[in-house]
Amino acid sequence: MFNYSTSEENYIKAVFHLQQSDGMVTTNELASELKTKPASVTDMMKKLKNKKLLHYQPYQGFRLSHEGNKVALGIIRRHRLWEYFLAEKLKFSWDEVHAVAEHLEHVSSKKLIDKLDEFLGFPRVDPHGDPIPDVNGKIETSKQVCITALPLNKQAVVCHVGDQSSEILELLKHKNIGIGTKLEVKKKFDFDNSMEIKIKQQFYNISEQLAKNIFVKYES
Amino acid sequence: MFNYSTSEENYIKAVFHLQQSDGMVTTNELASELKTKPASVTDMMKKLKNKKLLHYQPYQGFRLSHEGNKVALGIIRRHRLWEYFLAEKLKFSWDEVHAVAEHLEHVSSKKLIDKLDEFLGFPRVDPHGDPIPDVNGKIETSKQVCITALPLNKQAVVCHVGDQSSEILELLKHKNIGIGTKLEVKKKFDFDNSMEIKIKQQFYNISEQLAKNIFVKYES
DNA sequence: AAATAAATTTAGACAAATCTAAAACACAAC
DNA sequence: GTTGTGTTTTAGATTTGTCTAAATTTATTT
Ligand SMILES: [Mn+2]
Ligand SMILES: [Mn+2]
Ligand SMILES: [Mn+2]
Ligand SMILES: [Mn+2]
Repeated sequence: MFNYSTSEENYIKAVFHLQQSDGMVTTNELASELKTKPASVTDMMKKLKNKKLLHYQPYQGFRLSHEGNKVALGIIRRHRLWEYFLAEKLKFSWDEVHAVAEHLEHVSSKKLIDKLDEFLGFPRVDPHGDPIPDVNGKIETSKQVCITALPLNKQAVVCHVGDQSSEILELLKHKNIGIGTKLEVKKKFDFDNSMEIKIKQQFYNISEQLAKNIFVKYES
Repeated sequence: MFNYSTSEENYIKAVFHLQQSDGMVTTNELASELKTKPASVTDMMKKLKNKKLLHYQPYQGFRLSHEGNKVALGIIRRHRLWEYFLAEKLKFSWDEVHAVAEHLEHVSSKKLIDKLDEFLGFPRVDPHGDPIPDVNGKIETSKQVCITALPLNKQAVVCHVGDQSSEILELLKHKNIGIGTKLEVKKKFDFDNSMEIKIKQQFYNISEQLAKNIFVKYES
């Protein structure tokens, strides 16, 4: 309905992501997420409260209003569609898409995004396996599970990766793991919580840190 | 080499376009082009002069420096590649591409643009027939001529349209004229400077105002 | 050459977004 | 229940880009 500045959009999106886990978001959390200072956060929160995008009482933390959530989902839709475009069409690698999408997401032409969506064939997930909101802001919440919680010898498909750095990408590439990879956990070691997994008759060892970042769905 | 703000980029691009015809650009010209006030122009010109992007002595008008020209060509490259993308891939119509490209052009990732260029197959002209600068900022200057200056019965190909409004697009569509259309001028009328042209055995009447906006190359 | 008009620049103000330093507040520990 | 610590907000300053109104310079008339 309305148009928000790049800065406002970045704050809105960050609140959205932080409140997924926390419920209520604090000033310091948001400041560190956005690499800015708490004072700047307070200023912006006042502004967004005035625009009725979030609920906020001084010292009480904040969360997005219904309207704020809708706006956030619009931004996330743009972000993830561009990520998909960059990876799929321009052959960007997995860890490069985020930074560029961070800018493209602020070009807010409804028609641009809906046509892009169509051009891409209405993709459901971005290159990191995160779901892409549809035209109406509806987001697909598939129940995914971390491989640390996966029972032994159960076939599953990688659908999401938590960390999105180039470091984790390097490691995943080396082990032939990507979104869509079929795997099963063969063994878990209590000593260091590492595990052995099987991919196409090959066995790989996975550290605890890595395992925590790999999420799967069961074969359907 | 450096990064410029959206505002700086809009000024740089506008100076580039205005100096094509005029050579030297004046404060008022630029203000009206950018729908801003002369005082704002003066402020920005001082800043761009400091950054060595243009030559400017108070009251004397301005023109881009060598460096400024390079920057301008980079922006125009981005603008026109996005216009091509929007028209070709997302099926935007001719008159819709400019407004969106006006925003996309400011997302300045070298890699993004070069990959986009490759993805599009290194197009040479945008949907309005304007040439797209290559990676090095080199621009193709094909000698085009307005159909008002075209000799009778000479086959030529439409390569550029001056005005880029939806109004002219409506008219051109109605007369089956687009970039690449082959035509020849059959008759010119001195009374109102209108003319009759032939396209694929069909005859169309063209007003003076329209003719002034249609540019062609000779068949090669 | 002086007067007038037009273009351009300066001066001063304002909104957006940020920061630092100081004040106010919440809450846990004593 | 007072004290202390960390969190949050306020106060005041800064940067960027814009504007209006006044002053200045250039150009055009008489
Ligand atoms: Mn962003
Ligand atoms: Mn993503
Ligand atoms: Mn622009
Ligand atoms: Mn164009």
